[in-house]
Amino acid sequence: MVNDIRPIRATSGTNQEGASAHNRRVMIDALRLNGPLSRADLARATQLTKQAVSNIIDELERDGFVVPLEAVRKGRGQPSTPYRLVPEGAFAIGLQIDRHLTRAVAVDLVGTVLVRSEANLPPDDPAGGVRVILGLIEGIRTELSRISAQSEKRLVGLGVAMPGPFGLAEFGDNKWMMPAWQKFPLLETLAAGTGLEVGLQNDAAACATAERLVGAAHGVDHAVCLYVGYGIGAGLILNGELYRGGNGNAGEIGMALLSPRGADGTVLEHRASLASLYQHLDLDPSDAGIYEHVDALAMAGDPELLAWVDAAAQDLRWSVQLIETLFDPQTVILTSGAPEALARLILQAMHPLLQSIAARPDRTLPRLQLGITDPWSIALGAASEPISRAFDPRFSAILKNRVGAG
Amino acid sequence: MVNDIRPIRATSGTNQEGASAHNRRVMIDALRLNGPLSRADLARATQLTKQAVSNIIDELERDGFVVPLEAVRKGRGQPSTPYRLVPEGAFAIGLQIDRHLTRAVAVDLVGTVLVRSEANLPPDDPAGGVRVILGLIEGIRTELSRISAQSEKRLVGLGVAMPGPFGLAEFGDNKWMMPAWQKFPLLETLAAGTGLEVGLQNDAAACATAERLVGAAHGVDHAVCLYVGYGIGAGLILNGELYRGGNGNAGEIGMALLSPRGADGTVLEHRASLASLYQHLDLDPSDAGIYEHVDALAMAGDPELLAWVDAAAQDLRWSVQLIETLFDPQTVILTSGAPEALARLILQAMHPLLQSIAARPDRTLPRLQLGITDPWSIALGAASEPISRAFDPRFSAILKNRVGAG
DNA sequence: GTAATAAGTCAAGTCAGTTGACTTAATAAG
DNA sequence: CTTATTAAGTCAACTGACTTGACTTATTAC
Repeated sequence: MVNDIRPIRATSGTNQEGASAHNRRVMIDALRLNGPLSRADLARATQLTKQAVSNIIDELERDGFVVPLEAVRKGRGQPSTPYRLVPEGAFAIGLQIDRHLTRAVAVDLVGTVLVRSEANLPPDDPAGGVRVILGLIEGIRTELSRISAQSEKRLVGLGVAMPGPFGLAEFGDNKWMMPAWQKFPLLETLAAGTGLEVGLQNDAAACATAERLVGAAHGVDHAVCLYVGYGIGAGLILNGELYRGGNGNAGEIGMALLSPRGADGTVLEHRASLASLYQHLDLDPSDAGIYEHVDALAMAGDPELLAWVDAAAQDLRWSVQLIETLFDPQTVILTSGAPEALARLILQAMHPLLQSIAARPDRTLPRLQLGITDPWSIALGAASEPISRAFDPRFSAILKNRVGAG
Repeated sequence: MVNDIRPIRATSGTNQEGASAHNRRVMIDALRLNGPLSRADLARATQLTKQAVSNIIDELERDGFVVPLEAVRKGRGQPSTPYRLVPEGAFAIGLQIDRHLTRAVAVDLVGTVLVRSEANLPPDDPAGGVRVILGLIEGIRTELSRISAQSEKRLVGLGVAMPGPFGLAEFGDNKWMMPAWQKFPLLETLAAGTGLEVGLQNDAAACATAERLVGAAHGVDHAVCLYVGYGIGAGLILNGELYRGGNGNAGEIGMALLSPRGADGTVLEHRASLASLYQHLDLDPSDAGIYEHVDALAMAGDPELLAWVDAAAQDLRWSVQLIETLFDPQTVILTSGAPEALARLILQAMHPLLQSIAARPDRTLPRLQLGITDPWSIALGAASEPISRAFDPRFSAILKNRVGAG
């Protein structure tokens, strides 16, 4: 008789609590974006009443997220008391899992990296790898608690970044992916092992998250981060939030076919990733000194390397045009796992950019700019994810089903 | 002394009113998505309390958006009283502006087209065109008020769809765009002339909006609508909302370069749009009978047409792979300004699809499906936009700056 | 010195969702 | 047939977060 076990689908409702949570996020976001602001400033900016802001700020101060600065006189009227974010208000740990090594960092509320450490990973052995990782995280937490006594209490989560895409049926033997790791119940194991909420992003998404928190996408609501690493991906900031797609695999531009007619199936990643550079230069990617080696070649202007740069830049220029055409971002940010010298060569070689709808008369941001070039940027992005999840204003944070705010 | 005229940027805050507005939208959305539901059902689905839902439903009934149905007995316990949406609860007008003609429709709350009418547009004469359009809308409103006495009071807005992209510096003489119209202050003129709130979308976005309200994307939160018309575009449903990009031009896939190395600048639109078909068949696009003519050719299996279909399908297959790779949607919907027979031929010719990250073991929706094939679908999509803006749950509807909820 | 201006507080008010007990109406079980 | 169980829905008091409008405080401009 009870034959309607069809699940009813609906957006979650909300209540005062949801509104209040949102308003707290809005305050923190405004302070992050504009620097110290007075209660009156915040009231104007957020369209709330002075009184509402006052109550929220009181509460945030009590909770240790903001502190008042010296009152400033700026004309007629009572001087205002600006508030600023307290970096020690929250911490997060970020974890980068790569093919041969893993890096972990701890960041604070404003995205400053406080602790970093790395370790080698046993190849194709997730179980052993997780032991290494848990040790790494344990060490990070110990050091962190030396920096701030409150750190454990204020740890909002663990962000993980690793190469995507995730959850596919295997097709071909795709060396870009890490098959053994894809099958391992990584998030559950890490959550159990650390007691923290765990989030997952691919490398490019992590870069975008980092750029959004502390980099070129800070305060930019529509930005795409083109990540050139061992693989190639695009991290999408759409409407001020990282976009993940239906299955968390949005932005896998490295797998874009270079041409409809070139039926050979050549994709961007085959031609413009660091993997292709290593192949071109006949280098071993698992070699520990490869970063410095490539750095030296780039600084020296090695002709073989420059030849690859020129060829890759052609494809990357195309991919920027594609990104602009499909996403219409305010800016495209080039990030890379490569040494800064090489990244700059690539950026240079990509100019002039191809004509696209991004060539508007009213531009304020550059069409293409260099993002964070630091081998730790992915780990930073991983750590930025829990911070963003906990403190950035977002639709899902207002709703009642406050679970796993994907 | 007052040198800080730097604008403070912040997300808007919210209050009970915002929460309440959201909850009303959530109720309407749930009824739209699931069909009639009881208050208890709604409470479970939205995570609100029975009492809260009861109050909201009372109010919605008083306002004429929902009505109770017969109580139904479904097991032990008091029978439940399902509520359903009242189609006459709201109306919207949609306007399609094309190169040679304009179409206007009126729809109701559930997306049913009630009135339709079309007219020719004087070429390259926006001022004259607007007079035609205002006459058309006037006629629609008169007919609409004959259908429902409340129609004027319940008219939530005017949606406009026209070929994009919008707001560019001119580059080249792009015949796909409508230069004279781009410069004309269309929205302002229409707003003044009709007294309605006016929204703008490009053709592909309109198709996506229609698919979301009443088509294949109904209830799907991540879908991309590939629109093959005189031009080619992609309408993006991301996180359940139409995505517009930084400048309202996201999804202009017709301008995607087919290859990085093919430096000739060939873009998708040159090869797979109806414009290219007309060129291939040596037809005049401004010919009034062209739709029926092409329909007949498609039905008859004309070899010239089939040759174009095969060639175009190759590029379109590539574009689907591209869309899947970059957006990771749950499904791709093929829509077209073309006759259904032709659309089906194209769909057929696009199979088998190219390998992509969309080939997942856990798929529930088809990778590619046919959407609404009806020459009026763009006008329907245009009309769907105000309905969606007024009634769909969305972040911007919760915030306090309830102005021009882009 | 007084007026003007702006930051910020006080205290009461309001509104929408919450809580928990209660009523109503049906089926299942003995 | 009676009673227990289950579920929908209402009643009425409660709560919490933002709003309102008057007020205080501190500074500059005239």
